[in-house]
Amino acid sequence: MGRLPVYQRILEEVLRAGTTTVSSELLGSLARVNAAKVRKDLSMLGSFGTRGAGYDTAFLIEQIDRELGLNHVWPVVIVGIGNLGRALAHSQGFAARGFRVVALLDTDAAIVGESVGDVTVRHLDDLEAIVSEQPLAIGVIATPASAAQRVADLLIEAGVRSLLNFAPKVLTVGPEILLRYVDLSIELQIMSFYQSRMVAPGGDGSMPVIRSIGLTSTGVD
Amino acid sequence: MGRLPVYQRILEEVLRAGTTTVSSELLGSLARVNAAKVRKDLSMLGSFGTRGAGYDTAFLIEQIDRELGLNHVWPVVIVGIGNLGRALAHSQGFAARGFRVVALLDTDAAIVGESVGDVTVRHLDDLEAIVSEQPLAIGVIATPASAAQRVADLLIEAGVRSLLNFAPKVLTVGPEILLRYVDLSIELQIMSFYQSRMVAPGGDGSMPVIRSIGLTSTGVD
DNA sequence: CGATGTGAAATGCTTCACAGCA
DNA sequence: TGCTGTGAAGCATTTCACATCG
Repeated sequence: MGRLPVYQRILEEVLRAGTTTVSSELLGSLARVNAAKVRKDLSMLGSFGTRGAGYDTAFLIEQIDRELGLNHVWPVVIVGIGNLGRALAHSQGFAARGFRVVALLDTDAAIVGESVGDVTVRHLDDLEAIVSEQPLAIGVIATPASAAQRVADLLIEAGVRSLLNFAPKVLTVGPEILLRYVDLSIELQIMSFYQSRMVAPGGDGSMPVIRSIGLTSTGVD
Repeated sequence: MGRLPVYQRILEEVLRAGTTTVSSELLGSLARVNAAKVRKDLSMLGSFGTRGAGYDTAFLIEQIDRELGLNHVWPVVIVGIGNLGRALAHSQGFAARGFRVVALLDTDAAIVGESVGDVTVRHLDDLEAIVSEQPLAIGVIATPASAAQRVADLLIEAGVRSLLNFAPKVLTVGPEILLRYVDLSIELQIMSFYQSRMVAPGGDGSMPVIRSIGLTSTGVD
């Protein structure tokens, strides 16, 4: 369920603001979804809301963590330490959750050896050696498009099962690999699509309400 | 339809490789979706496939461009010129499509005045002046979480209707604003979710096939 | 009373299967 | 013959509405 991480982010902010109880109404309005949908989503993890009151914020966060598999720690490798790779490496989104960046790789001699955060950039050729010490679960591809496919192949060969691709390149991988794209150009096109829909004459002058939010994922067969 | 930009990216790569005709089968396998789904999607733009042959690659690209509103040129502003903002500004994804980065904003005196690409970074306070010369359609927020809400408010006040938020912060905006999140932490959590699903015992030892791909969007009311 | 949890209805999306055309 | 275009069937998701409980 692609909405759970969104709820979780909201709950954390709500909790930090000192609100220890949330209603499906509030959570829904922050996530821009229907309150009934929130309840249905949450009911799949069990039923620990309190009728008349709502959900206990902290407890709900724990439950979602568990459902998302965030009680594991996932070792992450980032390949391509340009501006984007650096931004990703610095992102506290990694550390804050159960993701540990255990390797940064590049092929540029000017970059290899540099320290980003508390990890030293190593050469892509060291991948095999790195994997032999420590398995890698998730590979983040932040290289130029031209290198992306080769990097993907190398990562898969090294045992990585999940790829997050930031390069503007369509990748070909086996069906057993979990692959997601984060593509700025595609994001902008989606916005463009909705915006042109909004501007387009709909008959009356009323503006449709956009409830798009977040990044949804597709299913598992 | 959130899959159109994905098809379009694939078609461009296919065309560059010299293939002037694609079947729904091929397009589907590259996009990791069912061929029937491809045909249904494309049939919504009209019917210009050739039975027995497939679709003309170049023509299809044009049609999708039109559907996505890419015959317009969308003026884009990026706020927050750190590593991420720079990466976004340099991304050829902008220039290649109908998106023109017309302004880069920051509040750091050490950054304001710097040139990134062929655009000079200006101070966030200049926003009003910039808008008076030229309207802005899409705002990209690449600031730290702490600044994101304020920036969003300022952009909306300046007439921006669509926001693409890279900051790890839940934003509160009016219902008339199109808002999308690109959140690394959320992306990783989604991968984590699917991966733990794959690893989790499903009864037999067989691995489910993951066909997740791309960034889908949600609907318009 | 107020808000959850959940059948049931409504809606939307995906897949099938095949007629129809180049 | 090969592949598109599309009803119709099959699923999944969303929403409604309300019984239920703290």
